Amino acid sequence: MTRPVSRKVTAANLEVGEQFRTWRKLLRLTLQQVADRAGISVSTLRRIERGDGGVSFQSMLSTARALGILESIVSATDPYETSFGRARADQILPERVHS
Amino acid sequence: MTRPVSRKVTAANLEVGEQFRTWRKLLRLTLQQVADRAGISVSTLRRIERGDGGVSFQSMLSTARALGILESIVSATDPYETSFGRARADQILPERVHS
DNA sequence: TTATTATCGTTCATATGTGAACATTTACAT
DNA sequence: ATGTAAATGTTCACATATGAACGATAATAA
Repeated sequence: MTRPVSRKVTAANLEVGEQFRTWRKLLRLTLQQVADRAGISVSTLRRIERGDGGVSFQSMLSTARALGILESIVSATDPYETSFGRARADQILPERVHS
Repeated sequence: MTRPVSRKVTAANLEVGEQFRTWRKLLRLTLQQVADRAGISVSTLRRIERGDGGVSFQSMLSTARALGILESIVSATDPYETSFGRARADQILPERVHS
C-alpha cells in the first residue's frame, strides 16, 4: 500500500477489532480458544482485536467464522441486499453475477 | 496461517470478491478508478475481486470505502446490532465496550 | 495472601502480500 | 471490421504480515 490509509478506514479497522473482542467476551472465550477455532495464532488474533492494520482478510474471515458472524459479513457486502443495488442491477447488469 | 483455511471461509472470500466486482460494475467504474480511490494498486484490487486469499483487511476496507459500503461492513460486525449481543451484554459485560 | 490463568508488549526468522511492468486477451464503441 | 480501452495473467524485487517465544502485568480463583 503506497498511499497512506484514510482515517475512516483506520477507524473502521479499529472498530471492527473492538467488536470482535466484544463478541469473544460475550461468548466467554479466550484468545487461545478463538485462535484455535479460527486456525490462526494468538499473535494475529491480538493484532486483529487491536485494530492493527494489515492483518489478512482471510484471518479476519476465519475469526468471524469462529465467532459465528461470518454470514453477517458476507450479506453486508451483497449489493442485492440494498435497494440501490437491486434497482441498478436490472438496468446495468445483464444478469445476477453471483448466486 | 499454518492451518489450511476452511471451505466456508474460502467461499466467503470468493463471494465477497464477486460482490465487490458487482458493486464496481453497478457504479460503472474501472479497476483503475476504484484502485485510485481506494489507494491500492490494480493488482491488489484484482486479487480482491478474484477472491484471492491473503489480501490485507486494510485493502478490503479501503476498497469498501471506495465503493461506499464501508459503514455497512462495520455494522455487520457490531454485536449490539443483534438480539443475542444485546441480551448477553447486560449479563456479561460491565459496560458497552465500544461506542 | 498464593496460585493459576489470561492478556499484553516485545523481538525475530520466515513466509507471503504488494506494486510495477509487461504481453495477451477480451470488451466496447465507432 | 477496426480501433481503443479494459481486463487478464504472468513475473519480479521489495515490503510486510505471520507465528513463535520470551518476560511482564493483570485478572481470577482458591
